[in-house]
Amino acid sequence: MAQRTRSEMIVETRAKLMAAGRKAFAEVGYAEASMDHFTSDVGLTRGALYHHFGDKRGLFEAVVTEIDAEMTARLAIRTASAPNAWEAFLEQGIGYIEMALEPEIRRIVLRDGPAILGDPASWPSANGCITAMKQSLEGLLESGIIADVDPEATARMVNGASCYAAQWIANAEDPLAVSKRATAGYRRLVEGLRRGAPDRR
Amino acid sequence: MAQRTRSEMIVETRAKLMAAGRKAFAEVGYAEASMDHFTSDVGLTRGALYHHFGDKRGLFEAVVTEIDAEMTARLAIRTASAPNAWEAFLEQGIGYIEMALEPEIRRIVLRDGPAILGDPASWPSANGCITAMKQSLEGLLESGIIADVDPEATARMVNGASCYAAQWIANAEDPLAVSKRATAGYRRLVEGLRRGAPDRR
DNA sequence: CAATTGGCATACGCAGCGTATGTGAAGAAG
DNA sequence: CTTCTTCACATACGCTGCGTATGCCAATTG
Repeated sequence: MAQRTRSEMIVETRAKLMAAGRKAFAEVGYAEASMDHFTSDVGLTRGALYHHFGDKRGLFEAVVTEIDAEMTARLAIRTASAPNAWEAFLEQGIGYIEMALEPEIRRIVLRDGPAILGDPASWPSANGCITAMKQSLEGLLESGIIADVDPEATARMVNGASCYAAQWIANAEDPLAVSKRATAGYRRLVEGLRRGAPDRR
Repeated sequence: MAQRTRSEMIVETRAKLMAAGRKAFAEVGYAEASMDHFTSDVGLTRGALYHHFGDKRGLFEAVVTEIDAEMTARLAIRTASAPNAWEAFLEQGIGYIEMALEPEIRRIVLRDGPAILGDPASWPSANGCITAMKQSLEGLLESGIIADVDPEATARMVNGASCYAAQWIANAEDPLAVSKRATAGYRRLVEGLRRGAPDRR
């Protein structure tokens, strides 16, 4: 019943290690996650981990890359159904805020990630979300919906705003209420970028 | 010549420990900073550290609080000389970006801080910069310079934007050039909050 | 001049990481 | 089928670094 070929076994152990690490990193954080513990949870030892990922950080990096790819994919789906480019751009930011509410993403990608791997924008996974947002902005520029905007600078800052908004929501006593304030505030902030934005007299 | 009274000795050792920890945290990061090493650098042992700060995290927290207070004070001075409330608000954000370029601040406050202590806005030091920015926004609201803005939500998001902008600058090949793009982008982003902002057709 | 407090050092145990080495099974070669 | 080789993974060891328990001595107090 079990896999037969060697290569299948290998991808299976890699997957097991990733899953175990991902779970441990999400639940207790990078520093508190003991390699001995979470590898034995899936019937392996640190030997396997060192063989496949080099060290703890290597596994962490792989996990972050995986999650990042999932986030990018989810955002792509979400924005695809937006009525127009501007709404898609809004959805991108709000979607990011909402995803950042998931404990796993907050802990691994937003909290420990930058401390362990450094600046998110220079991760090996290139942080798909920032890239996607930059592309959105470039599209909006070309079609004249926004003007005088530096796409990369704005993408990074808007991304930062989303992360901090998410942190705020996640630590709030009433996450739902705060979430509404955050998304409203986000819309208001970003609306200012748009040409012919609703004038506030 | 040395201090005589006991209480003077105590504040001196506290200061020594803070300075040594601050230096180590800034240079090699929290995780890599060995308590044995940096305490012996100032002629003390971990015994003193545990006595005064409880544990490594306790010292780190004290260091973060200290730096945060310095940052808040620096920003206060900077904004005080602004011609008007709006420019003061702009200065606040740009000043934050610039401070975030200093390696010590980036490493301790922006990078390791959130990972070790959690959400910056809920730190014991209450993150003076966010609070100050929130107050600025409240002032702008009252004087009618901005409208329809949630001060807390906006303060947090703008703060996040500043941090990410700073990260971008710090990791760039040409920090000076990127710094200009970042501050310009920041102005552009925040300008959208202002009532009667320059219309972009 | 005792007595006591407490600031700080010393000593010990333990957990967790990294490396060096071992092992057994899958695939290749004849 | 047999033998050899490879390599995925386990085992074993040493080291570093944290936390705690304990000890010591100078400064304070009466």
